Formats: sequence, C-alpha cells, structure tokens
Amino acid sequence: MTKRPISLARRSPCPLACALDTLGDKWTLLVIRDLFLGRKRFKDFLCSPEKIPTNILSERLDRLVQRGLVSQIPLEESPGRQGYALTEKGLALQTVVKSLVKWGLEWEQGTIIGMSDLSL
Amino acid sequence: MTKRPISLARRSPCPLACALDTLGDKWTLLVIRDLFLGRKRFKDFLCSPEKIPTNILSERLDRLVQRGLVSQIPLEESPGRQGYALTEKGLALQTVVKSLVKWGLEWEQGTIIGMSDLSL
DNA sequence: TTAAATGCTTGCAATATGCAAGTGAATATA
DNA sequence: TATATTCACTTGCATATTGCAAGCATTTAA
Repeated sequence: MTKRPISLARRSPCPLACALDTLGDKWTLLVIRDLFLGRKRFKDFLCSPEKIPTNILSERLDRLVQRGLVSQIPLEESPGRQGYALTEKGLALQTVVKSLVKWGLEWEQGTIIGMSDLSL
Repeated sequence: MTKRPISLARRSPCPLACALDTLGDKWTLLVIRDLFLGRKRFKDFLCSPEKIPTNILSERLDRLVQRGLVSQIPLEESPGRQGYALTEKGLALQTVVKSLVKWGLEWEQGTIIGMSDLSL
C-alpha cells in the first residue's frame, strides 16, 4: 500500500498547459467519459471498448482523486466495496468532453455516438 | 528523409477516443494553441514557456499535417522556409481549446490568461 | 464452505519522452 | 563575396511511461 507520489509540478501558468498536466494523455478523459456515463466501479471501466490496462486505470483513478476531479464513494449495492464519482471539478469538464465528442463526430470518419453519447 | 509511419489505428469508434488518438498527449494541444495565437515557425513554438523538445515538436507537426489538422504554408517574410497553419479541421478545435482554458482558469490555482489568451 | 468475481499490484518488455549534440540549408553580416 | 549565425530539423542515448500477463488478497455468490 505504498501510495504513489504523482508529481504536482506544472510546466507553466498557462491554464491549457495546467489542464493538460492532468488530462493530457490517451486514457484520462476516457475514464472521465465513463464516469459521466454513470460508471462507478473498477470493472465497469475495464469493460469499455478501448480496453484500458488495469495498472493504467488504477494509476489514473489515483491521480484524479489526488487532484480533486474524482472522489471515492460507497456503493449502496455492495457495501464492502468502493466506487468512484466525479466531483464538482470533474463535472465541470462536461463542456470539454462534449466539444471533443462533437469535433470527433464532425471530423473523424467512422465515429459513432453510442456509449460515449452524453446527449449532446 | 525517411518519413515516419505514424499509425492511424483507432482504439474504438468512439468520437472521444478518436479525438484522443490524435490529441491525447501533453504537447499536441499546446502546439495547436500556439497556432491559434498566430505562430507559424518552428522556432516560434520552441519559445513557448513549456519548452517543448525539438524532436517532439517535429514529430507532432508531422502527425498533425498527416491527420489534416495543420498544413504547411509558404512564409512571405522568408521565401526559402516553410511555416505551419491550422486547416479547417484544426480551426474547428477552437471550442475544445477554449473550454479547456476556461476549465483551467476556474479550477487550477495560479493559472493566468496571458499568452494562451484566445480571447475567451 | 468452497468457488468465483472483484479490485487491485507486480514484473517485465516495448514504446515514448527528454536532453544534448550534430547537420545542412537559409539568412544576415563584414 | 566570404563568413558567421540562425534556423529547422535529426540522431543517440538515458529515463520514464505504457501495455500485457500473471499474481493475490478481499468480497460476494453458490
């Protein structure tokens, strides 16, 4: 149970650069998409079609909790387990996710609204 | 002049996942920010406060050109050199960049509008 | 009271990043 | 014109991150 450090260093005071210090990788926003879709549990994220590796998922969830975008919540359906949910800071990413989804639909051939449908 | 391959493989048909296949890293959207700010030349991108390494910049510009977000343009001030500019597909990212900047300003302490000011 | 499912961690190979140095063409300077 | 400097990269290499498979405690189901 050695907690990972996860550096908080920032590359610059630019708000975009800071946002990317947390969100700038291939997986983080997909986890946030899943949270917007109501997924709460580790296994739920693993089911998504992109097939995130378990160690990456684990690290991303840790990071998001540490940075305040996600919090751990009790699961009423299973009291011995923990779930995850977006905080206010995480929920505030809705416009970011929506604009990326819209751009993908418009400009990338063959993309479809399906599980990633956040009701644009 | 061995041109890099740069895979076009997609993880899923999700528009968000496809967008992140191109944009999902720490540097790409900063390059796009700089293009929105009117920067055109290799050295201009290097001057940004985040200090992107030259090999990364070179690879990202290649990739963005290959995926149609950026095109190479002649530089009127220097006819022997090439510059870069956003295509329609790249310009369509304005709402994405703006929403990320807005989120950063609202939720990340100490961020400031400055060079990344795209006139929100 | 087992057996499976869940939520991770660990080890390791492959890939990507970051830094410094190098290279050749374009431009500025003497 | 000759030379120096800038520019736009490339290359090599050390380090960090990713991705896969396996392992391992807890929970939950049978």
